[in-house]
Amino acid sequence: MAGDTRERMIEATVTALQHRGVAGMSFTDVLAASGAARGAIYHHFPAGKAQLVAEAAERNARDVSAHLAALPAGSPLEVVEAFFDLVRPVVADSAAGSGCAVAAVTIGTGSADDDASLRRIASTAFTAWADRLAERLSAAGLDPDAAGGLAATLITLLQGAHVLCRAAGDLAPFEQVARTATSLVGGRAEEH
Amino acid sequence: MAGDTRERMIEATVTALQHRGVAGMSFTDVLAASGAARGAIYHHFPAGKAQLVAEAAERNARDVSAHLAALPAGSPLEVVEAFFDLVRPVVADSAAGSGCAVAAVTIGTGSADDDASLRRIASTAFTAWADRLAERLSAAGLDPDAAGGLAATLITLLQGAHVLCRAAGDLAPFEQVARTATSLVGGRAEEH
DNA sequence: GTCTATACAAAGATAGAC
DNA sequence: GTCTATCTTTGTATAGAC
Repeated sequence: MAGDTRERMIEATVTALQHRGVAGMSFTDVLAASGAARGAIYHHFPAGKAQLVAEAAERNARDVSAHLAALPAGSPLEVVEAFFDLVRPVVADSAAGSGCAVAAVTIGTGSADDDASLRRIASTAFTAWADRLAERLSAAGLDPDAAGGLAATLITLLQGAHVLCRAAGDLAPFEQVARTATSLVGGRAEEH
Repeated sequence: MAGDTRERMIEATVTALQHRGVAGMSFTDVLAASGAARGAIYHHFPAGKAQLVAEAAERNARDVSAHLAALPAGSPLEVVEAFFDLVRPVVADSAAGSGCAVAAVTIGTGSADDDASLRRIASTAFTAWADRLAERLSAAGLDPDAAGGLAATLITLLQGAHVLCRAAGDLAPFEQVARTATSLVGGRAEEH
């Protein structure tokens, strides 16, 4: 289990980012959660916190992307419903105090260089997620523009739901939005 | 200009929250921006950072609420379009590095007590904003359930757009979502 | 009520033994 | 490659003069 230390540190960093954000996360947390020693940080991540956070964000972005790739085929409405079902557990974590690690690195450390790099990672991730969704919606028969717009809207709703549900402490905001969104895509705004 | 120091400190804290979040914000920033002295913090805010941040979040929440109250009357579609026009400049600030101060306090400091208090403030604010919007949509003829669902969805989209636009560094994600949302509310999902 | 000075804790970053 | 120990900086919090 030689090379596992690095992996464990990245995983611990993802968790720390989700709970406390970049500025609120400390090496102490990561070290305690990963069981690594203090000096291990600069051994595995010579550029320090910026590098560790960047790799953690990229890791989390890829994991989410993989989940989105598992969305089943079907009609546009079915894809939308499957999307909400897929992300519900993640938003539930947000309601319990965990959040989106990629959104977290959007705030950054205060260093201009590091922040620009982190925002770029986050932006790339969001685009990749939306692209995955757009593929499914295109396959479901939507024209490319509509698929892209709807996919971007769903990702935006997901990020907003993280924020609202974390504040509320429960899934209620997410459920209300999911109902409204599926209803709108289904073509009836007033129905319940 | 005796009592103005407190006000300036709160304003400076709102700005600091928007740029760095709770954990990333320091008294040094607030002091420099407000021109206050170090001891002034615990003179005006005996409970320290938690109290200062809480008051800043409440202040920002009320300001936004006041802006939402200025939304003009009209059809549901017109209200939605007016909403996007109203928040566009705010999201543009997000794209430039500033964000939503209320969303920022959602992450918190790490202290369990303070975090619960801050999340409660944020949740109350989001609900208040959605209620304002829902009033306008009800006045526009939507039934209460549909108005509430659409209002919550628009606030969620707003928060998501803050995150996506901050990452992207421009307004493109917001504009795409605004187009899709107005199109969906207008009843045509595929049109451009 | 406002300011200066400082105590105390925690953060990130390094050096060097093993 | 892994660990211990420590340096430096920065942040919150407080005491007390004016």
